[in-house]
Amino acid sequence: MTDAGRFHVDPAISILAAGMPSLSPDDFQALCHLRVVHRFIGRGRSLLSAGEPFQRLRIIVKGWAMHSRRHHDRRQILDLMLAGDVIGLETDGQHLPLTDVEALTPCEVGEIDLKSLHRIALRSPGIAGGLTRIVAKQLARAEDQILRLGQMTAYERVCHVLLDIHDRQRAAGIDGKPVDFPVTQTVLAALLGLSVVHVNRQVMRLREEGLIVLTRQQLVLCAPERMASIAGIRPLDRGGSSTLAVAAE
Amino acid sequence: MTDAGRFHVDPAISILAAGMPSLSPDDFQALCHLRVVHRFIGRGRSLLSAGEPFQRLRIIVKGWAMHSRRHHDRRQILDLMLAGDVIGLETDGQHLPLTDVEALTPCEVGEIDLKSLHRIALRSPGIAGGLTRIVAKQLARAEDQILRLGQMTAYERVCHVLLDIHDRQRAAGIDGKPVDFPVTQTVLAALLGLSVVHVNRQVMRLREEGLIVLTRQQLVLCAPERMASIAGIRPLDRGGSSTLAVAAE
DNA sequence: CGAGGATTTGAGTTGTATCAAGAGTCGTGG
DNA sequence: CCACGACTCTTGATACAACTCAAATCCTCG
Repeated sequence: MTDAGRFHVDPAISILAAGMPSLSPDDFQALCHLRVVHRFIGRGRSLLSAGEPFQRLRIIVKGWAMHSRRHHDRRQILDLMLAGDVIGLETDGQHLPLTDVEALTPCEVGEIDLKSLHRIALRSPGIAGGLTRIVAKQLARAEDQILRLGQMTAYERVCHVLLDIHDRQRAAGIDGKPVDFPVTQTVLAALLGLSVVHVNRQVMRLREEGLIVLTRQQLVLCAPERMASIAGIRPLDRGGSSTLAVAAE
Repeated sequence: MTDAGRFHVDPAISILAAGMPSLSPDDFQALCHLRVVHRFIGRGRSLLSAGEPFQRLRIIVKGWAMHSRRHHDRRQILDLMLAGDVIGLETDGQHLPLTDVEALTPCEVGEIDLKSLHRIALRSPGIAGGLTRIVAKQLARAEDQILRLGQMTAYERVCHVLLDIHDRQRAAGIDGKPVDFPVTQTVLAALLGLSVVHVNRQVMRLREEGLIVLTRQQLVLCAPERMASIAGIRPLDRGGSSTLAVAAE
């Protein structure tokens, strides 16, 4: 960890650095020289709009946002974004963004000029590698989401996403403690590809079973291990017997 | 384009370079010095197994594979992989892969030592940036898949994925010409999160409507623009009126 | 205190899965 | 060369998961 600076380091920078595994002190210094513009975004306001050109990477310093993509009048939330998450690396700088990012709560965002970032990445290999790592983590999360949407029932999806939200706030997780949850069921529905009504029924069911306590702003998991086993995909055989399994030796 | 080499360049390398936008001649030279091991993988054999350590990036030079993830006895195909696709960048080299890659047809694979690749990336910023771009493209494809699974009906999913498979082989696409299609309906089902039976019904419907000609090994799109409009998400209002739309000015 | 959203519940409908079974296809070995 | 086994593809019947519509609270914020 190179980011324990005794100097004043912009929080957006230290968040960015935290996602990069092997920064040399020089790399870290280079990062610190980047100019960070801080913006405060109200609930419901846009941090990034599909189709609009943008020059700056955005780092969420505080607050929650949702990353979504729309097609006609429907929208699919790709992922929730919490403090520490980064948006803006997925394009090559030429293309316009395909996705929207909207604040779920008031947000503080640090913005860094992409050109400058790429310029210093040219000289700091650790930074270039770090950027790859950040995108790779986003890819891993996207794959989780694919698994949720493709293979899990509504009940399982809700369990899985609640666990995820819980774990992201409590990396060293202790059970039974509340975590922030500024997520309406409408948002959950758009995230999980379900109707609001059906999400509500699953939430109700989880409550009746005593697995969660969910208020407007807080979430408590009463039995995370039970929920984990629910989220662990159910026993079924949609995939069938041994499709294409040509007896690997 | 730096990869029009007059020297002998390993096809795996030129494929890799093609995915990197701004390679300097030096960067390209550095890439060419990498040692590439070519392997030939039979249909149904594994190119990469979840949980097994691996040291080498894999580049599909020829053939089709599927990239999937399993949980218990279910499997979700994350994406199909065609010639030019790359696997192995998503981990930091420390972690084990979470995903499987299996050959759908006999494949030729070029393998490059990840450590060596990362070593030269440290000195060739264009390469480091290129790696980010490759992962970013994978992320964009994953987001497409999320949209398919989260928002589209079975009929739309099949349309969308057939269009996708078609376009990937015919980037400068002409209609009415057949493209390779070594994909069973069982595989389609695992990709689209549907049952085989239901996939079959959608394929039958597309045939009856004269939109596709689909044989065991080939696909013809008879009216790609009609299919595109089908795949463009259906008119519905699952998302609701203006959730969280705090009248953006 | 009014309004717009969020949550909750009910009733009915539709999409998709499961089960089952027959026909077509392919590769392999006798 | 044919027969066998193992996948595929196809179709029908039925069951269940999830959606739609509708309406009644309940919040929350202006």
